[in-house]
Amino acid sequence: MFAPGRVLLWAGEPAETVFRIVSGFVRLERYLPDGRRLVASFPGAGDTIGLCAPDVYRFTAVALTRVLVQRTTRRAFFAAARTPEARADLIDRLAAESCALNEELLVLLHERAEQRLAHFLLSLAERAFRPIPAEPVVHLPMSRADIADHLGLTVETVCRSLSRMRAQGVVAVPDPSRIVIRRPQLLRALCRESPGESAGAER
Amino acid sequence: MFAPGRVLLWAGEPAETVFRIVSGFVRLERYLPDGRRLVASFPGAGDTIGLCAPDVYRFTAVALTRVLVQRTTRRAFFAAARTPEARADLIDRLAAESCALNEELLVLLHERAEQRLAHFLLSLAERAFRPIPAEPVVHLPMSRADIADHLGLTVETVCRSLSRMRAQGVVAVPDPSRIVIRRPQLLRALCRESPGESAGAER
DNA sequence: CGATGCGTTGACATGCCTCAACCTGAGTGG
DNA sequence: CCACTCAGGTTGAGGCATGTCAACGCATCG
Repeated sequence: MFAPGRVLLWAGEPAETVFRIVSGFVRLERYLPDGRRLVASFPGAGDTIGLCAPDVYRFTAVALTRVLVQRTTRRAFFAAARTPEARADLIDRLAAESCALNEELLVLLHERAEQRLAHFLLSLAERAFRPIPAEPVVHLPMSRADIADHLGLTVETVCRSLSRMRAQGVVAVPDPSRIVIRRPQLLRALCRESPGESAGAER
Repeated sequence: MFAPGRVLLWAGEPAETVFRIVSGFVRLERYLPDGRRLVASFPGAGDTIGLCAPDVYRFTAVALTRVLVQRTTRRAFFAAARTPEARADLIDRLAAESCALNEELLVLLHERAEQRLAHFLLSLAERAFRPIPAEPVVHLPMSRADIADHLGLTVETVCRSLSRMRAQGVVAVPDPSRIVIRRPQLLRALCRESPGESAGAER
């Protein structure tokens, strides 16, 4: 059990323990020598952290909310896959996970601010709801700064992009940590938009 | 054996075969619905492609040079890891590989054009030489457009950034497909630079 | 010789970053 | 209860970097 703001594990420490998040949200981050912060991802309930590191943890894990975890030693985690099927399944899951992360980063790299944010909101919504309802209310456990450092933007740009979406009627922001996606289709359209074109009417 | 420009495998095809590159360079790419192209990576000799896809290939693989490959079925590839040690080793290699890719993308996402290019050139140099000599001559098997689509930039920006580096004496460009890194230390410094500051003198 | 593809450079527009100010809500102490 | 502080969020003004559009050089190929 970790309170908001507490550190689950530090980047650079020997990676002996694997954490499985039971409930709550976590922020994976690392600082560059010049002081900039990279936020890798925001794992939540069901996600496993501390895996992708053969020797030491790559990122510091900070609790965003109250977080409940299950701990396993790294060795025990892999030993659990005894049968060939379980092994193949484990490998497949690992591969799929890293694949998804690569996809996400690769797409983000080529997108503009508003598209990055749209992409981010959709991925949050898809994690919380499946399928996505008509007007999903997405809870944002992370600050604007966290989002900015995750998307490679500044806080101001994140705010402005959000405001623009609000002005277009795509989302509503009842309070800073909650976002209502009022037009999921339009949000999806924002993701697909080329850098050149501006938003056309939809629906 | 594939000639330059030939396709080794298509994104979307069932991923039955795993390719190990014996010699040459390959470009992994995919097109977005709007026509933009994402270039995921440029695997070379020793790299394995077609792995990260449980069901279908994620990226089309195009030969940049003459390419020699070894083919294995996906099943045979995983069956090769019989002993627990071999299995752990395989998992570790997969994890390390995807980790490195994530790192790269994550860093690129937060960097400006010139830093991205510096990063890219260094990674190419480190692949070719180990350790890096005083003035390494890096061969670029890919076009400027390939680099641009890999780094999330435009061809013009790649050219301009290169020209600026040339003007600063960091690199020399005897011909478009060859780059001499004349000041590796300065190139490294460029990578570490914060977006705000400009290049100070070094050495 | 012209056609073509790639690389490079220039002029201009625009998106994002920087710096600054202001607002709000939560916490704190009077 | 209010005044105050503080952190986070939002908005505005201005500058810089990058995208866009265009032109040109150069090599290759027919």
